[in-house]
Amino acid sequence: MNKPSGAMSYDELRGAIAQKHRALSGRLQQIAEFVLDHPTDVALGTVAEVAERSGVPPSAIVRFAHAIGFGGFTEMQQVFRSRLVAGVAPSYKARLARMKSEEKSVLGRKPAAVLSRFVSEAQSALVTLSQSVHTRELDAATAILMKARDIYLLGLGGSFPVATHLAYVLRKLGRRVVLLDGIGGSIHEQSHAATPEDALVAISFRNYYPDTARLFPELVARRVPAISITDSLLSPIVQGASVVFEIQDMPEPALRTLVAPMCLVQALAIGMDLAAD
Amino acid sequence: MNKPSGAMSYDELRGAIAQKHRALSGRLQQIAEFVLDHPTDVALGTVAEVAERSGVPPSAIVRFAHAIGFGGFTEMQQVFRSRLVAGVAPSYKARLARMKSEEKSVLGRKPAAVLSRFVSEAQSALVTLSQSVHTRELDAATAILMKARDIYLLGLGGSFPVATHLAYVLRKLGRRVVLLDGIGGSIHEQSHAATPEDALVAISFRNYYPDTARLFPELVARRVPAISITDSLLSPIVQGASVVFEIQDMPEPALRTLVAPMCLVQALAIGMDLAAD
DNA sequence: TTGAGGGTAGAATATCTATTCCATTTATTG
DNA sequence: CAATAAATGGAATAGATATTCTACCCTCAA
Repeated sequence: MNKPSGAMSYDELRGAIAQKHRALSGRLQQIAEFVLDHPTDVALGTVAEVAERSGVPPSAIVRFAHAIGFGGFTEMQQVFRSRLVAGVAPSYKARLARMKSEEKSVLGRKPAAVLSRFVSEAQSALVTLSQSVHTRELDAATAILMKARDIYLLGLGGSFPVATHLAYVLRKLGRRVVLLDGIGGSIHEQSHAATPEDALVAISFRNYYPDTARLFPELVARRVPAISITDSLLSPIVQGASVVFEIQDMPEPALRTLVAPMCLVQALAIGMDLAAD
Repeated sequence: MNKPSGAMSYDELRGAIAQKHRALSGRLQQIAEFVLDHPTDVALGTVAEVAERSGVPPSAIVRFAHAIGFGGFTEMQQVFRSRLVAGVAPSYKARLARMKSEEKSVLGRKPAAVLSRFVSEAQSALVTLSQSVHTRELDAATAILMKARDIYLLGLGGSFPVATHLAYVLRKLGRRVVLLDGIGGSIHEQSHAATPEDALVAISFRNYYPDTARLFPELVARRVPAISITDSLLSPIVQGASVVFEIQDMPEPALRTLVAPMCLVQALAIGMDLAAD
């Protein structure tokens, strides 16, 4: 056995199989071909299933795994599964790099390293954003904002910067905006004038700010159309919302850059303005 | 009870879980949250593994699958696996739609095009940031913040979101922060207590907000150490500053995403906290 | 306090899993 | 052709799996 390495990438495995292909015996070659053609089946199936689909007995599958250099089918399957995980997580490389830099705690503590850490975090957040937001939601949100007379903004705690930014842009565009900041007393009173002719944009991430969780249902109950920007479908501002933008993989507050929601709200505002012409 | 068919998409399942979340009991809610946050773990893990990672007994996992409407864990797992398969083999339709929106991004008025425009704008802003900020400035700024008793934040108008975000993070880290927002009257009075033992972080971009331009020189004259974040060495908050971060190529307000300054201030705050240990 | 109902956790279980083993077949070599 | 080695397929097995079952524990109401 040449390389029975424990940690092997899928691409490396493909290379290894291709290289050993000629040296394998008939049955094992047949399995090699099937395996390269149906990697997903290997990743998710059992030995019996793979055996049946490739037309060989189960024991041959195990022998094949041994021939490639693995301890057994299960071990080989891990490599095929890693391919699936990598495919669904675009920030996989970035995360790996980040974990590496975390290990180097000496370098990781220098301000310059911290900055580049946040930059790469933000980069992957943007990639995730553009992949997870769909046209349907954008169109629906734009329509709501266009029809609205006044636009109410609800974003407290860590989300407050996003709300203030959206307020700034909307006001620049000439829209009437009510920023619910709770200054000077009850935040309820600030929102008392909201009607179904208006619209609400709510922004909230874990841990969800209590006042946000309390106020949102009230406004929804008064039939104010609501656009929610949050990190989970279980957040308190999802139930009753007309449109929900779910921004996944928001890290814990200390590492949260707000880059993704900032981009999103600005795109909403500008997109609405362009569509209005 | 609703009846999720055998052929259920992952998105539909997410919706179903979110909908039933409220009606579930404590343990089951806990599982719902874990499952939505770690879909890959559910797709590839065994009942025992999922149970351990989510901190519940295995039987609870099975009860959860039943509660959602599946015959058992295995059945539910199929849906999570379909997500992995879909991720690795994107449908031609989705690819086509994405390429179309990318083509039109220059002229595009559709909300989706606007979003991708802002995302790419933000991406390049981040690249520029990491290239233009140097270690020397970061170290100097970190030293100032560490020594400071109180930290005054000055960012008005379009820069206000950056200031509020920095205020939030610094307060989370236990630092004393004064956010100069001008609420309730003169912004001068809010800053009156600042001394050379404190520090000032000023953020301002074109067009420079008048109050910022007026207040900054006053504080500098009182020997308050100042860190400036701006877009030009000709801006009114450069003269007298101890450290200047120049973020170039900031587009006009309508296209300004604030992504770069948001990342920078957060890296400053966290970098200071890490260096303090 | 007492009683009832749903919720829960952990042990018990029947099923399925990957793997090994060995008799048989197939290929290779002198 | 004979002799030997390699490869194969299927049965046997030990271990892990999802699921079920039951005693216990809360919560709440009378």
